[in-house]
Amino acid sequence: MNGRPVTIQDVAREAGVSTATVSRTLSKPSVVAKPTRQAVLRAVQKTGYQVNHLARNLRRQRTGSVIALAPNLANPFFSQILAGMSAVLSARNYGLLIADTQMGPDPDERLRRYLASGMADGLVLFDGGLSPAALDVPGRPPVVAACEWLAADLPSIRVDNAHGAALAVDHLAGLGHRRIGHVTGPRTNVLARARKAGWREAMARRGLPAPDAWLFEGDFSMDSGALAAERWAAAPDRPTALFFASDEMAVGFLGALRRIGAQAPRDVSVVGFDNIEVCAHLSPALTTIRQPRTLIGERAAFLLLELIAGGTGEGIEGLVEVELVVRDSTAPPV
Amino acid sequence: MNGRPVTIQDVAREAGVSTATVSRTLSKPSVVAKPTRQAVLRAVQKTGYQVNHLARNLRRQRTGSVIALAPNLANPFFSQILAGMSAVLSARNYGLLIADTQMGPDPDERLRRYLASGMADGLVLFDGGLSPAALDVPGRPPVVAACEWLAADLPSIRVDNAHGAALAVDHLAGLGHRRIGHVTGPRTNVLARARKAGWREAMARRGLPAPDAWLFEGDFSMDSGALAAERWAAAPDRPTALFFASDEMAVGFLGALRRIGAQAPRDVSVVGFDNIEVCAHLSPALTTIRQPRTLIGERAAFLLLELIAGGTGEGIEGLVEVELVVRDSTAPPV
DNA sequence: TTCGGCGCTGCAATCGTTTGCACCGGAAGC
DNA sequence: GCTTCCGGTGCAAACGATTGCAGCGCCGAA
Repeated sequence: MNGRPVTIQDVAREAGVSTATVSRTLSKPSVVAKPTRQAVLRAVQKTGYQVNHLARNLRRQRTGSVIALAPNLANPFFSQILAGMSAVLSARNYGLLIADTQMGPDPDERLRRYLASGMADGLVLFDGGLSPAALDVPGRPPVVAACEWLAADLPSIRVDNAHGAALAVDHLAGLGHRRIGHVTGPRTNVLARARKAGWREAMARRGLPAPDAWLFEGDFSMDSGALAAERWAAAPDRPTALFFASDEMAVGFLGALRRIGAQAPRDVSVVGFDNIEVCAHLSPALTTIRQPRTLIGERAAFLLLELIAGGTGEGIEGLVEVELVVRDSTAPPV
Repeated sequence: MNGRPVTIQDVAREAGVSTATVSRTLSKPSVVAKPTRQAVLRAVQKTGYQVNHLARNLRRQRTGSVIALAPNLANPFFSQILAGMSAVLSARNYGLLIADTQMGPDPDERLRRYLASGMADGLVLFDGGLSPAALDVPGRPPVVAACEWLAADLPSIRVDNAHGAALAVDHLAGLGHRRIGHVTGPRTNVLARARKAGWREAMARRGLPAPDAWLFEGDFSMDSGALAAERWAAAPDRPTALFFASDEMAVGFLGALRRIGAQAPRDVSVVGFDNIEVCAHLSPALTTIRQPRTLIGERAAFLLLELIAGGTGEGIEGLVEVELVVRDSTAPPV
């Protein structure tokens, strides 16, 4: 009825007890006597009391929320990860704040500001392009890196990129390909680097050459994949198969390929990375390395909560497995 | 050096003034004398003081963040909208909390809880499937509906769905199609309904029949689009063109189409809705109705901030325009 | 009867800011 | 010289919860 929000005082008055008792009834019901507890609960019902999170958190010296810092929120790749995080966090009454690193002029500075601001109890970092120096903030909250990260000592949820690359190369080699190229992600990105290194390694392990001429530079985007198609078509000694550092690039590649009259897997076999939803619906459907994105989000959330609670995070497996999903974009070379 | 975070008291002591003066220096610099101001700023620098948002917000009786409530965070459609919101909000020092309506058992109840919890100063609602009754919370914060919404009196950012449908139909009819079908979104979704109604209306305006036989039910997902392909192929008297309530369904349709040996636009013209990124990279590239998603996010954020500030939101245009993007998936019927 | 212990409850300090109000000194007006 | 402002500052009360500590009543044991 009243415009003023109902406080713990109102409940206390209604129930005829002190605010302390109300507070305890709500947080540690076991310590308050049953009749009192019931009276308080009735008063809570009657008044429609909702705790004021700000006041509670101020007192408890925590914020009750965590930040997810992604390089580009518009990138659909993250939405599923965020969904996984959100599920875990909201079940534990934590809020999920999201922010974009790449908006202002200085991403590193933004990260530093978020860490220092005390706006959250912890932070999950998805941007593999930031400088580790930005983490050097005096009383900073726990940070989980949800991507391979230069600073190895940071608790992290990592995808086994090298293994993914090996799966791709082995699959293609198993089909009989010997000239397997790679389309890279952005040069500064740690994930992109790991996948490239994985490709190199897997090729070497198989005794296959991996010359720079079979390397096409991309930036994870569809457009860069389309560009790679033109460059691939124009190459003198072109690979019969390509491993892409991201599905999006592979998608762009496939589209551009068709437009120039070529076709996968007839003219070139294609393996992506991520298993984004569209893969299965393309034609040819895209063979790819599946990254369990929901799981990544969940793990990252668990790990962060563990760290916030003062744990070491030892109990949580940091490496998530990837797997090969074979579809129609790969076939033996003609 | 010290583990304890530095408070406004520390700054005051360092600068030799009262906390009140420090606070004023930081929020309303004009009211404090220049020398004092400088001394305070120097102390802030020296101590590395950061305001405690919790304390500030508790005192100011606001939370400094807003919630975006989406039906399914894993849906990439929202990520770009969120990016738009995030840009506007973070520029104004507001935080963006995100939450999923469809996770627990009772979505309406979740909405009600968020509204009552006082966790945010406002809320943007993206879920067209919730019940308006869930908004009936005593002292609830401002809510902006970022989708057409049953309760017409809610401030909202709307896309002109009917107009979008008309653009699609007119484009197809202009190419010479007379049998134009529609693949719908989920039956309970307001957006889906509006698009369907728009299709009906546009067909009627052109004097074209729009029998239920040309209507294929979907749920916005790629899978449902693929399913529509089978049903379309099996239909006795099938449309020569299809207007889809979402791009994702159109993508699924195109993939499945190829798999059954048919092809767009030769066998059927296809128009999607949304203009998701992949459209341009498919082959055939997908003709679609563009929804300016970043703009939607920005508008929603502006409107909400306006409402939070006590304004009426009159100044902000609630209807965002859509436009036809012609690509290769549409052509005259054979 | 006294006393220790225990289960429950209340008092009051505390979290870190903001802000209404009072105060103070100096300049200006009479 | 006495009031009247007025710019600038500090005091202290909020904001709404949590929680250490103390007190109270009651029960059982000595």
